[in-house]
Amino acid sequence: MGRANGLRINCRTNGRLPLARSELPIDTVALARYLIGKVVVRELPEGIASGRIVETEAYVVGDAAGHAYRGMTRRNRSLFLEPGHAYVYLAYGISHLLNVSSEMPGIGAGVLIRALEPLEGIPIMRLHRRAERLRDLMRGPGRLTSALRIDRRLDGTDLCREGQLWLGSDDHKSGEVAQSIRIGISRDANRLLRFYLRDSPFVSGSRSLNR
DNA sequence: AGTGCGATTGACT
DNA sequence: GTCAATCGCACTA
Repeated sequence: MGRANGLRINCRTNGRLPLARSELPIDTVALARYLIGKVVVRELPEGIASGRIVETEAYVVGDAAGHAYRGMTRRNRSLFLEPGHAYVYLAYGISHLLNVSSEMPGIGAGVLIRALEPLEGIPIMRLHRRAERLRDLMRGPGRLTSALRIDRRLDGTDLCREGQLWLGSDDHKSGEVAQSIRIGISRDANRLLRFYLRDSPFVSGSRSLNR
């Protein structure tokens, strides 16, 4: 900790503070929109790595595409925690996907983090993602967890507290938030539950989808 | 105990 | 544009 302008500053995390749970929207769609521009912070032995959220998807209550649709199971129980907890699962046996739980405790719903704009610790991300173009480093839900080394061990993490993985406040002002249908699902496929920064080069999805 | 299937990615035509 | 990799887990019996 250091001191500047009479305020206590957390040097370790560039003065960024965790989101307060009380400020998180409980509603899943509101949370998906709210999280655009916020920062995912990963604390690793090598140092801090972080990225600004530029794309999310809402998996709402009663959503046939949501993992909580058929009730609580061993895998999806983190979705039923109070807002601001991590739900991490393995997709296609290949990619870990990071979600933020939403809704009141006992209600299963959440927000998928689909893309991040790299901020701090880019060399740390490249340790596992080779000499990839900056633009592609965390463009996609499986890529960002790979870059930040997020896996099932972080399932259930409280993201509103500093630790191995947490959510920090906005890095700077965000641009226009647009919405579209969600990517890669078949059920409830026509709902506009994907949110993204329209002008960000760090979002996934095709040109036509992002227009 | 066996089966089928992804909220994806990277390699390749 | 197409397609296979790969595995934890939910579901059925």
